[in-house]
Amino acid sequence: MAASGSPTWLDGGEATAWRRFIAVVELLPGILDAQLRRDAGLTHFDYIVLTTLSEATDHTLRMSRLARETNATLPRLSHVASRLEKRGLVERVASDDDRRATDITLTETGWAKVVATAPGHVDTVRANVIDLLDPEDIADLDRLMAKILVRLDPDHRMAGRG
Amino acid sequence: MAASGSPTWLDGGEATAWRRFIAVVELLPGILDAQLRRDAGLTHFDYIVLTTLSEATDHTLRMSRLARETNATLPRLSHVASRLEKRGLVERVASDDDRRATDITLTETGWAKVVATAPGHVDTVRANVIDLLDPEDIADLDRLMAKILVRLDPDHRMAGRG
DNA sequence: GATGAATTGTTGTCGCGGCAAGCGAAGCTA
DNA sequence: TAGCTTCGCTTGCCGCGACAACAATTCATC
Repeated sequence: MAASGSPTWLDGGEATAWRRFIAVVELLPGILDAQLRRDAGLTHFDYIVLTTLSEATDHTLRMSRLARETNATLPRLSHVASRLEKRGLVERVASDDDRRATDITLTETGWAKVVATAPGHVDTVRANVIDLLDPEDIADLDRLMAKILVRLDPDHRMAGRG
Repeated sequence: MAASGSPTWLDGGEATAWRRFIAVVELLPGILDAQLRRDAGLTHFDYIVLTTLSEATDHTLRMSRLARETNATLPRLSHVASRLEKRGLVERVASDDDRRATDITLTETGWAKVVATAPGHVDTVRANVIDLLDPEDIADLDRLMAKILVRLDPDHRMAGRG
């Protein structure tokens, strides 16, 4: 490291932008977690898992695929799945075609949970981010995050649809 | 909630931008933590604490003030300070003018740690964010994050300098 | 097909952060 | 100065996530 063509420190404009960016990155997860935990007893990651399943065909995905799409390690997803399964929100069954694999499915209860939880979450997202930005800002945000994801997520694991 | 003037869900452009934004918000902290932990045995938050102290006069701040500037709760900062103190990177002394208060100071060792750690961290920041964006992008990023921080950090606690 | 390597998940341990409770100091009221 | 409240910080407990070790299956190569 420390041998790139770029200067070793950030200039004024870069430093300010970085500080603000980091502040948002540190603060936002807490906001999302707090609302979901308070209103639904879910982590933000729990919510992402449930909604990702809700968008899959048959409300089912292979564990490894779900891990990739939610940007989680397999151990993390396994732990989360255990908790959600205990609460009856998902079910896991060994796959037929590959007996190493496990398919995880959203239960009816889990689907109802998603439906009940989504509006409040969306309100939080709007109140803290989306509604603070005008359409041009949204386009800029999309463009910037896409550029950064080229590095952070080179395989487009989180591409999903859209 | 659920009674704002905005629609209850996100339209296509908003949804895509939000997904990408959330992906970055989830992935970036791990990148920063991993590099700092590997190369310096520090959390990103540890690093923020140390650098914030390094920019303060006399390398000293009151705990409550440091907590505000680093966006931490007091318990969190207290835990972190204990660990850093055990490693000899900071010192805590009871304040004179208010004997409830504690002043935390960067030691010589701590200062050396910051100096040794900063270049690698900056390289990581550049490689994963800054150098992927052109000057206009940086300006856009700054503008967008400032807008969001109006909500997330209304008191401008993290304003610092700049 | 037999053996070694790679893939898929689970489990165990540990560290960090949130929250609530606690403690001492300072301020406030009379 | 007595008593109550507020402030500043610390501590303890618990949950989540990372990492490593492990078990089970499948694939690859010969």
